[in-house]
Amino acid sequence: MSSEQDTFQQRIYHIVSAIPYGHVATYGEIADLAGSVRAARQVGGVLKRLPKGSKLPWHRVVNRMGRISLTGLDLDRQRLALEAEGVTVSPEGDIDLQRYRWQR
DNA sequence: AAACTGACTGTTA
DNA sequence: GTAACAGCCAGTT
Repeated sequence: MSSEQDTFQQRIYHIVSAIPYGHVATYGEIADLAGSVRAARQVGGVLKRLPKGSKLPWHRVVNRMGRISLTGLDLDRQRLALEAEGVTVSPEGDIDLQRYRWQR
């Protein structure tokens, strides 16, 4: 039998890694898929503490308004990562959810 | 073990 | 459309 534990964090890793290239998902949506519809904040918490060098596409996660929740340099990094895969992002971090959202 | 934190969200004004 | 508030809950101290 498997030794893996079914932690919230691991489910988040799994779900975020499944967001397709060039698309985005919201914190709430990921929390929902992870089985905790009210834990959107925790999704951010998990992503914030990602191990250095993680390959997880954390930049594909935005808030429900279709806006990057990070600020300053972090916002710039996320915007650049998204634009690099073809997602248009305004200077303030706004993204067209209708167009790029995963799981419409 | 208890308190604190916050990459969120829905409601209300 | 924006702003303030409160509830939320896994992770960290």
